[in-house]
Amino acid sequence: MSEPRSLPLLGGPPPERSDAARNREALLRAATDLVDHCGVEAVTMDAVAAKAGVGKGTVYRRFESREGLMAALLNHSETAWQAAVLSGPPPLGPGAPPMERLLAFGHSRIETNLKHADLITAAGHSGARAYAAMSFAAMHVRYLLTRLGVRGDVPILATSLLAPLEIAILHQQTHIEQIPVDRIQRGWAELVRRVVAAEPSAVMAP
Amino acid sequence: MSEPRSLPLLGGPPPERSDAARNREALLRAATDLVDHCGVEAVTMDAVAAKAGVGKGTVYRRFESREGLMAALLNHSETAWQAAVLSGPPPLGPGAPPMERLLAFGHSRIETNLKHADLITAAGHSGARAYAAMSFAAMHVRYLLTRLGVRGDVPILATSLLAPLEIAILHQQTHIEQIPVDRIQRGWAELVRRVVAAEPSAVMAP
DNA sequence: ATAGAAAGCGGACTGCGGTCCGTTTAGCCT
DNA sequence: AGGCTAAACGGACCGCAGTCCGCTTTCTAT
Repeated sequence: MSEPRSLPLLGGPPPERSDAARNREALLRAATDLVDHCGVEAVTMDAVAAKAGVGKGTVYRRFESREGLMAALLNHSETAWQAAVLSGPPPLGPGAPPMERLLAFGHSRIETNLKHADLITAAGHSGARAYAAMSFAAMHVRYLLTRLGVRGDVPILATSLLAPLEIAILHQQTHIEQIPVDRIQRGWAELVRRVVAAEPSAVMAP
Repeated sequence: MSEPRSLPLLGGPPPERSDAARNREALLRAATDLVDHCGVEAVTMDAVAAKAGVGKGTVYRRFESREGLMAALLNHSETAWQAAVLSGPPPLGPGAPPMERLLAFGHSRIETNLKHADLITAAGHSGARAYAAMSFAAMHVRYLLTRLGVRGDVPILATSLLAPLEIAILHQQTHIEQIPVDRIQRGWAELVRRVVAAEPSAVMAP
């Protein structure tokens, strides 16, 4: 008599079969190589499948769509960035006063988004990833705004502060209006200062 | 002896040939019908061409791409909206105090964007149209902010106020976070109030 | 070891956006 | 009228995202 490897109701989703795992790795490596050597546009589903030595159906089984694949590629850097925010060195990570953290957050977010601009665009609004990324950032900004004593509709204010950091806006500003990045960063800092300063009473951090 | 119908260097782009004009109208009507009866996704280039009784190449000659066609469909309502801002009744049009105009602007923009959400999404960042729409709105907001006595980097602040009105953000808020539209509108008003109120001195209108 | 079932696999197939190029037609000039 | 040219036309064609379904592999229970 034996038990199943893991109790079906406990371990969340069932574990991945070994060939599936191997193929997922191969696909991610193939996609990364293609991005690095030929750019994002060269990442066609056929090309990735061929380079990884699997069929096209397999690509779609692992990653729902092309956007899903791009989202998976973004995942590494996104995770690293979230870790830096949650537990990295100040002022981005914990330890600095809330306002400094907030300004560092915007700075860093603008740089990161511009760095991965084409990948983010290609990932589009791929359900899960976009939502996860947005909700993490939104949660953090809500938290900092609250620490700064901001009253009112904090969730909406947080979204409003996040919106100008979206790649669509940044791309418009840098590529079409030719605005230098550091001016955009200073502009965001000014926006934050105004939103927070309009608060009747600012609160000191404990 | 005769002159050319119009001096070549004066009339801007050369006039449209009559068959071209006829076909453009037929294509726009076909596309509008398809949107109204079957939704935006049904607007395939083949379908539009077939319904208008022309070849596919003709569609691409008139409107550069699918996005360009969608942009052309948006053009009517966009133009009407711009006219309402420039010369319609207050508070959206001229006549009301700047702050009231600004709030009316945001209100109206949110409603308009949500109303044409799928068309705007399908139009994507179709070069000309997206840029024209953005730059009109940006110009208007810059003007009103200046009237309100706002100092600092007004162009960046204007873009920052416009960003949360983009369809991507609005869609996230209304469809995924289930936020009611009027709360979004109140939230934007709060944002504006904070940005403007942070100004040391407000200026009275002449 | 082995059999059975579930998960995974692969590549042919479909539909759509976009391009190309040989043919047609409108508008002008004699 | 007749011809000439540039513009417009049309539909065959291409590449890629995404689907489908019959075949293969892995894992587990005996």
